[in-house]
Parts: sequence; C-alpha cells; structure tokens
Amino acid sequence: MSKTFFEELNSENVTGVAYKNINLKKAALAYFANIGNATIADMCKELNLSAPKVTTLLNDLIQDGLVKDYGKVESTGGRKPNLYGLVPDSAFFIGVDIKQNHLNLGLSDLQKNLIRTVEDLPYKLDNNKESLEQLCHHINQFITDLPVPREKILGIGINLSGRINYATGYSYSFFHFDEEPLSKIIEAKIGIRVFLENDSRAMAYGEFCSDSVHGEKNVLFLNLDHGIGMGVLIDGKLYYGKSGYSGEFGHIPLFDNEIICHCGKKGCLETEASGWALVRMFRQKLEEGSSSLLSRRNMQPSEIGLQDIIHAANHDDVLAIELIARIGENLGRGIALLINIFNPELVILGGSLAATEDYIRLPIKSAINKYSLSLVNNDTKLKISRLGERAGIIGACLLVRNKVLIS
Amino acid sequence: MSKTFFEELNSENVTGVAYKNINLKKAALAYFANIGNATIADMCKELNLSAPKVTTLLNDLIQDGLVKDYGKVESTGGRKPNLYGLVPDSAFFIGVDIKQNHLNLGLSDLQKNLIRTVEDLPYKLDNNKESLEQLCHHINQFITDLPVPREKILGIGINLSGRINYATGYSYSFFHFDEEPLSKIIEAKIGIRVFLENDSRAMAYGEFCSDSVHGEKNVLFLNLDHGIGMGVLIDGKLYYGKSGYSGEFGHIPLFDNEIICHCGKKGCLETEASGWALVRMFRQKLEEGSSSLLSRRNMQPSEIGLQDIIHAANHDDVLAIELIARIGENLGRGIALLINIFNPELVILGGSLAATEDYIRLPIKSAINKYSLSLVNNDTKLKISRLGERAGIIGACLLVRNKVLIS
DNA sequence: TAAAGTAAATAAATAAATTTAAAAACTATA
DNA sequence: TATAGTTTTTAAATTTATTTATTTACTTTA
Repeated sequence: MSKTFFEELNSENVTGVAYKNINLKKAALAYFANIGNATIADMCKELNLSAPKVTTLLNDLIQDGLVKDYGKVESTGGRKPNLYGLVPDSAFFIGVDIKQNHLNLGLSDLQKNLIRTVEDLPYKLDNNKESLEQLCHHINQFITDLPVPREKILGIGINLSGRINYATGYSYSFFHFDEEPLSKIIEAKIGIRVFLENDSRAMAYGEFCSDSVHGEKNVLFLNLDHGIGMGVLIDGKLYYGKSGYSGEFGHIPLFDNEIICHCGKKGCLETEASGWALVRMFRQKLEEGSSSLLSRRNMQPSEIGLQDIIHAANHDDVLAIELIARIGENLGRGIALLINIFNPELVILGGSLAATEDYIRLPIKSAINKYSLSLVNNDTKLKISRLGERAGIIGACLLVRNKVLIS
Repeated sequence: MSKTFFEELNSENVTGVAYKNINLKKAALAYFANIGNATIADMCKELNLSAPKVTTLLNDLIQDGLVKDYGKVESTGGRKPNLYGLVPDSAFFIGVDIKQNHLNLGLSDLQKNLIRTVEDLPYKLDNNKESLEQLCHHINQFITDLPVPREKILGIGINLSGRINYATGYSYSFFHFDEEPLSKIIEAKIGIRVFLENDSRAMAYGEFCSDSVHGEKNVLFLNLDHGIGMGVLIDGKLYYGKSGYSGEFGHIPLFDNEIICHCGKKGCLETEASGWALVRMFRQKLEEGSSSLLSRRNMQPSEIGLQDIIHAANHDDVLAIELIARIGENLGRGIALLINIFNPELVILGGSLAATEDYIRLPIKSAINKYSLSLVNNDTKLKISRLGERAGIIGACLLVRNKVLIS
C-alpha cells in the first residue's frame, strides 16, 4: 500500500490538480518529518489550507498508511484537537558510517527513531574490490538480521571520506573502479536505493538535526579525527557546492611548513592541526625524551595511535593535554577564518578529538578571539558535539529519509 | 494606483483565498523580475496554474499598472502567443554607492534598466555627522533632478563599506552615532525607504545579475580595492550569515608577519594582498631605488596612490606589473582556500584592481592551482568583472528592487 | 451544576479553480 | 490555395476548495 504511494510521489507527467495534490502530500509529510506531530489547525496555518481540505488530505495519507491519528491532546480551552503524525513503522532507513578501521550501521524508522545499531564492526577500508565486496556483505548481513521486511526499507545512506559527488553517486577517493557510479554498483548488489555522502557532511547533518541546534540556520560542523572534515549548514540546508566537494577545510594552505600532507600539498591545515599531526607531534616528543602516561606504560612511539592520546588526555596526561592545546590553537586560527567568512551562529566540534572536550575547545576559543574580528566572533557559539560517534549513522539515516520523503 | 498595490502586497492579516492571490501576484512579479517577459503558457508552467487563472491574474496586474501586454511573438507553429511583462516606468529604484572619495548614484526602472547615473561625484566619506549630512544632501539633489515623480521611487539602496547589519539597518563602521539604525535616520531625511548594504555584497549582487553569470548558483565575488571585500552567492541567493557580517575575507589570518592591519590584528590577508599592501610595497620599492614610470614622472613615493599604480601597470610599467603579480599570488593563496571550502562554480574578480585584468588574474590562477585540491579547483572558473565600477550602483538598485518586489 | 465561552470538526453553501471543449490565429504541406 | 496540424485564447462545464454555519466537545465561571 505505502509502496504505491512512494511510486506516486515520484511520478512524472502529472499536471493540474493531481500534481498539486501530490505536492500537498509531500508538504504535509515534510512538515510531519520536520516538526513531528501536528493538529489540523497547525497544518492549516502551515500549508495555508482550509480545515476541510486538510481533513481530506490527512484522510488520504491515513489511507496510504503513512499517517495516523495519535488521539486527543490538551487545548487552551475549548474542544481538544486530534493529533496526527507519521506512522513510525511504515518505512525505514539504513545508515552506514564507514570509518578507517570499522563500520557503524543503523536503522531508523519514519519518526527519526534509531531502532537498532551495530557499532564498531571490524572492517578495513581499503581502496580495492575485496574491501567493497566486504562492505556490501556487511550491509546485507545487517539487513537480513533486521526484524523489518526488506521492502519497507526505502533507502541506504552510506558515508565515505574523501571526495563524493552526492548528486551523481560517484566516489573519487575510494572504490572508483568502474564507469558506473559507486552508488549504483552497491544498489545493484543489495537491491535497495543507495545514497552516498561525504562522512563529515553526514555527521554534520546528524548534529544539525539533534538538539545541539535550536533554530540556528547557519552552522559549521567540524569533524576532528585523523583528518579534518567540515559540514556546512546554510539557511537550514546542507551546503554542497558545485559537485559536492565543499568543506575541504583540512586542506587549506594556512601554514608555511615543509610537511607533506596526504593530499600531496604542503602547508595544509591538516599538517598542524589534525589527529595525524597530533600523533606525529606526540611520537616526536616521546622520541625527544618527554614523559607521558603512555611512555610509562612502555608503549613504543610508533605504536601509539590517536585514540591512545585522547584517552591519555582524558586521564590527565600532561603531554597529551599540551599537544592537544597546540593542535587546538592551530585549528582555532583556521576556525577564526571560517567565522570571518561565514559569520555563523554556531560552530560544533565533532569527531574523535572532540571527546577531549575543553582540552580542545578552550585553546580553539582563545585562538578564535585572537584571530577573528570581534564583532563577528561575538555572534558565534562554540559547542562540543552531543552525538559523538553516532553522528555519522544518525546523519546517514536522516539524509536518506529526507531524500525519499521531502525532495 | 500602483501605490495601493504595493501596500496590498505587504498587508498582514490576510488569509485564505485573498492571501493566496497576493502570493500568486508576488510570484508572478518575481518571475517577470527574474526572467523578463513571458507568455501565458510560460506562466502556467512556472506557477502551476491553468491558463484561465493566469489570464485573470495578468489582467489584475495590468489593472494595477504593473504589467502590460507586449504584443505577439514568434511561435513554433500555431497561434502566436502574447508576451506580458513589467511596465518599466511604473516604479523606480535608486542605488547609492559610497566610495572613500566619491559617490556613484543611479536610477533604475522596474525592468532593470539603468536610466540615469551620476558617477564620481566628489564626496569624502568621513565618520562624522557632517559627512552624513552631505551624503543625504547629494541623494536629495539627485532625486530632485530626476525626470521621475518622487512617489514612484520605491526605495533607495545604499552601499557602505564595513560591518552592516542589513536586516536591522545598522552600520557599525560608519555613522554609528545614534540609537536608531542608520537606515531609519536617512529614511527620515529623504522620505523614501532606505536599505543599507555592505559595498562588496552589493557589487557582488550586481555582478551576479549581469551576464557574467549564466545559471551558476554558487559564486564568489571579490572586491579588490584598497581593502578586500567579498560577496557570496549560494544557491542563487546572497549569503549574509547571522548578522550580515559574512565575507570578511580581507581579515583572515593567513600570514605570519608583523604588519598591523586596519582591523587592528596582525597577519591579515589585507596586509599582503590588497590595494593598501600594493601601495605600501610600491612606495617601499621606489624608496629603495627601483625605477618606474611614476618615479620618472617625478612623483614622490608618498603621493602615489592605488589608481596611479593600476594606471602604470596598464601602461606596461614593469615594477607595477611585478608587484601586482606578487599581490595576485598572495591573493591566490587566499582564493585557493575559498575554493576548497566553497567548491564554487565561478569566482569573479572585481573592484579597481580587477581593471589590471590578466596582470592580476594569471598570478591568482597559478596560485589557486598550487594551493587548492585539483579535483575541486577544476570545477571553478575565474573571471574578471564585466561591470567594473558600475557593479555597485547596479547591485544597489537591484537589491532594493528585489526587496520591494519579491520578498 | 448550569450557563457562557472557546476551539475543533463536520456539513452545507458558495466561490474559485481546473477541465474540457470550442474558437481563433497561425504554419506547413499537399 | 485549401486543408490538416499546432498552439493560444476564450467559453462553458465540472470539479474542487473555501466560506459560512452548525454541531460537538470541552473549559471556565457564576
């Protein structure tokens, strides 16, 4: 029943009143999707329709199985209105967050509820066909294990790092073997619509939809991990740029050094302000004889990873805290620049480094004050991500939901 | 007649069918404003309405005096359609572009035609009440000299450099004497609605509406003058940020020098890549004994201004060309960063330095290639402004037109 | 506890839009 | 040059949405 509805939703060559009705249905669904449940009166205001029209519209959507009557709700005097909203289990979405060394998978329903997650599933992201095969296998396994019929899953959102052209479904940094776009290749193997997204942008979207954001329309999200990624919300919408490559904040030429970045250039922000840089600095300090919780545990410098340093900092390791402050200061200079350019209401720090909270936030904050115009930076709040590691799967699910439901 | 219409346009507390009709009128006007003239069939497609409805809508607008029938036009076989469009002289807009040492004024009609301009009117922009008084006087004089009745002028757009809060009408860098917003103060003295805008953003808008831009939706405009300003077009709309302070590209901390910028900070892009920087470098070179067209004309280093250097470069002065190339290289590093962040389709170079054309464009281009990711910068075209000095008044007029007509 | 007041939902009446059909204006081809 | 084919425009018919009025449901106050 609902399947025919989603077909109808994307049908072409519909004109006149039929077209308008489809659009009204979309608008109603989008409203429910964004706002949650609503009364007929709410919908009248939102959609500029009369009560009888909204009533028939809702009845149609109830017939389609997408909307249901949630019963009466309190009123400010007078007859209690009925509340209507989406039927949570009428449709589902899958989010896949591909990290360097593991996979996070999640399932959300129509009402944004995260029903099930599988986190830290061991998986090695390599740029070869076996790795891609493995990925599809994991996704398929996840789906077959779900207590949800396959046909109710309307789409899969996959987050991948590097250059992704969201619109065409091409990935340029990973799995770019064929003529066909990567999204189509995975789609063929799984049999459900696939949407690729840049990992940082997906995390950003997850965060934007969370309660970190209250009505702010211009927000920057920074994914502070080994690399530095960014997602930009402008006017309440994700910003892509021409081909979806926007937000390459990690590779802006901000330093005058001789360190070669992963991108092949010199002087990138990532060479002085990323997780890679932190690991490099940390190892170097140890080799120079500095002491740390980690060295006292007899770890070799070359064995030490980013997670170890973050963990050490959160256990009051002075060297880790010092170096994170240095990273933060460098990063803050970069963020100052973003604030001058974007005049955002809010900057959210996410990714694994954000777990060090004020150890990274405060140096960033003071660098922002130092390097950006005060009238401008007074406008901007600086927060730590609420969702942490989960931002990725949540964002992936919500993006697919949006794609299918709203646009 | 048309006056009552614009009142109706902004009337509140209108609901139901009356509200919808006002919205349709707005949509029709916006369509004409953006696209130009159109046939009934075009409007049907655009507004998703039936032919009879569009006919009555157009008749209403014709009654209001805003739209007229432009007669028949060629067809692809079959009956020739009638073309409808805005009545050019049913409404007018004034644009005022305030420069450091002069004023440009312009009048445009409803059809975007620039009817009259007064350029290079001597005026000294100082941050005091006399200067503000002078400004109002000039504007008033311009208006009384016009062959257009005052009541047909629906608004005045004023471009000012520095921090402008477009929404509230406050200017923070100039004329910030009173509690009241500057726009209201000028409005009171002239008796016509006033809209303030940041100068670079207004120029950007002028350029975006010109034929430099063909369907590109994500465009950056750089105002290369004494300072460096930027206007950003995102998804076809001007980007403001939280309070309208976005685009402070000149004050990003990109250099590690000891030069104090106008903003009070060190290391700003403006200290190494602006008109001010060019003048400083040029004077220094002369003092160090370098030779130039200008020194051979017996000009003292301290007398030399930006225009002189631009003029010299365009007359093949080697020193000027060399230093402009250096400025261009520094600027290019900044633009590379913007390209990484925005992935724009187009970057337009405007402002007085853009008049040196390839002398500035080519060094910028090569720095972009050097400092930004190639997959990203391959997406971006780099053009010199078409409108030159006029971008300001055109942008100011068009912004007011937009404000009154569309939003 | 009844009556007055308020808001939501529904029904009937009315207004407004779309559809369908027909007329008008033009092009292309036999 | 007449006729068939197109496309626009207008007119009439029909559908659809809005208004207005009424009923239902509940709150508040006398």
